Amino acid sequence: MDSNPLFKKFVAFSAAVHQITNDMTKDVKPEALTPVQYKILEYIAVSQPVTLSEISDCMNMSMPNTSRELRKLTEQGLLIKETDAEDRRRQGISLSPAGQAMVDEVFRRVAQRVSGRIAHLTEEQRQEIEHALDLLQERIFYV
Amino acid sequence: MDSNPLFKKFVAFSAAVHQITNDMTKDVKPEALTPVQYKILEYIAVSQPVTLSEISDCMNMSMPNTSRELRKLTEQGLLIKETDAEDRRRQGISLSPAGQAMVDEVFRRVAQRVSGRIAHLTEEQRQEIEHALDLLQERIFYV
DNA sequence: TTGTTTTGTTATCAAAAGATAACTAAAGGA
DNA sequence: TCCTTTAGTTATCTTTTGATAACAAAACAA
Repeated sequence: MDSNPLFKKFVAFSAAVHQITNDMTKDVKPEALTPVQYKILEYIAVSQPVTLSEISDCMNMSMPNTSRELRKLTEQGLLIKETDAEDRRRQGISLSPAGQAMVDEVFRRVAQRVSGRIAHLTEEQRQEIEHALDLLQERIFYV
Repeated sequence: MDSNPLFKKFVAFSAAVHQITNDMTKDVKPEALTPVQYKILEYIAVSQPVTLSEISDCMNMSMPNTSRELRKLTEQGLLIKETDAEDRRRQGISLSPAGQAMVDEVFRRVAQRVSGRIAHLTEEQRQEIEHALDLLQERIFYV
């Protein structure tokens, strides 16, 4: 409830994470991509290979809209669709070399910014942070 | 860099926070609001009173678009604009009682969901989490 | 075999969000 | 005073995103 200080911290923390990650990826996103397209690419990057239905589910998009955006990304040569041999309705979607290169570049630039916040820390402090990330992901931010 | 395991954790963690908070607020957002309008309302809630310029900056929106959305929110009776006495160009924007009630209700429902993840923890574990939130916000996710 | 479900596509329309130009009014500085 | 900057508004246009209907093909179950 409102009286719960932990909840307030949770809200403030989530807001901070959103703001920081937005700022970090802000002028790093490829211009050729819309925000939604970038999100999809990022999702594929960490989950590939993945089906259209899975993208649709995880990103709360309708199948028609997901299909449309995937088509645009494919037309830009960023994705590879491969029909599943066992179930020919399904297609495994993954990044093409060009798509992978694009995502890698974005991650590299974000990593630079993050490392600006980590660089001056001692090894012990880094381990504290790593531990804190693990703890929160295990107890609160699990999927 | 890619070789940095801390960075990978950072990426995974940020993604998890985004996904969880999206899911938590998903069907809790008032229907009368568009996603952007809800985001603005949430921002005002934690920062009020705030100026249009500040909203525009922090949310990466142009002033004209910010102005338009604020007008819509004001028309719905959710905001109060009060001209600054010292600088009559600026206006302090805050939530009206109706706006505050709406945000409170959303927060209350999100809190319920969060507490589902906290309820079974011991007091000691909660303090660990609280400490982890503080640490990360201080070292990584600061604004 | 015949229906039914799952997976995905195409087309179309509506709403939301972004971009830009042209403007007002107050503040501040020379 | 006059010029410039800052804060915000209005109007208009484009792009992006969301929603829905109608469809095809593969899988599956009776």
